[in-house]
Amino acid sequence: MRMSDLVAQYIKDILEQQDGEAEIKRNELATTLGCVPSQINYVITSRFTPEQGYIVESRRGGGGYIRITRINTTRDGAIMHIVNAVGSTLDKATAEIMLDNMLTRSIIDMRTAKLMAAATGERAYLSVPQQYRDSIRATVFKNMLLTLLDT
Amino acid sequence: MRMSDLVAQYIKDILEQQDGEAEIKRNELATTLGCVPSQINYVITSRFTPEQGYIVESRRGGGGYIRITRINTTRDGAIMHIVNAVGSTLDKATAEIMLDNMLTRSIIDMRTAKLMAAATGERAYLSVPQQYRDSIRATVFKNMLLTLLDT
DNA sequence: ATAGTCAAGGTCAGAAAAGGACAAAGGCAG
DNA sequence: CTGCCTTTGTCCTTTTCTGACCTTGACTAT
Repeated sequence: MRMSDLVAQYIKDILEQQDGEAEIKRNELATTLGCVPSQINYVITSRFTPEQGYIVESRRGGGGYIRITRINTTRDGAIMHIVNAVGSTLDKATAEIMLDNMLTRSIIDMRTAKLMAAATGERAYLSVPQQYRDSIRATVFKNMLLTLLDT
Repeated sequence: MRMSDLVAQYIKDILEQQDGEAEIKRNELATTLGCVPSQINYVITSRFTPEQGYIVESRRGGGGYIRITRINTTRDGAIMHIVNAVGSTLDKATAEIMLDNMLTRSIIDMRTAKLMAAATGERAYLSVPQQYRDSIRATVFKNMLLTLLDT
């Protein structure tokens, strides 16, 4: 495996464990993983850029550090917003509008939209009494959206 | 036998052994088979095109590779088979087994599996009486699978 | 306060490691 | 002969890795 992948994985593991924030010491990490210090910089500039959803802060001098923070992408934020906007019931028309909206905003792709439409469409609920349909739809819709976080 | 056929055969053997996925190193393979590296490109562009049912990804630089994946042409058939196998009711355990199976067979990817699991998980149906749950699950499951055809 | 020292991290250029593109030349069936 | 595959070589681009040299910050002795 590439050294750069090793370093990246190491940092991602920390991010995972520590809720999106990793603070490392460049020299220490380089020694631990057996690479030169500047390799750490290389990995950070090539794999933890703002475009890729990370903020990097650092400090030199005694007691210096590098802190990498994963930012909540606008996408995840948008998804959570929608999840929160859906109440305990959701009718098919509203669900469709939301899907359409998410598609337009590129929050989801066409395949996902179709899958979600299939799972929340009226055809899926013919076997249950009307009174339950909109509440099933709401929970299914929200559960699906939640799986889209961090993807 | 032609060199190009040799290379193609070599790749096909790997695809056979490794469940439709072959990852090679261009220079290494060229050395092994005794041809120039660009011959590998020729074979890939002439015999492993999307039209012929393959996806090719590659990466340059240190630790680079070429990965060839065989598109599962029987995927649609497999999906229909599963749709037909699902009756009018479907319990959560069976759904999970099916998803797992499809994942292993690369009929669906992880994201789709998660979406489908979210749409058919017990948590989604807490608001409806037990008696309806397995039949909703069955229709939702089948409807979702059907959207995956031709994608 | 001031200057010196040591502990970090930052920059950047260059070598090395892969794979890609493409044109020229070679072969062979019709 | 002509046209289509094959084969090969040359030059290019991308990605990784390393090392030499630079900058910053904290602390300390004067």
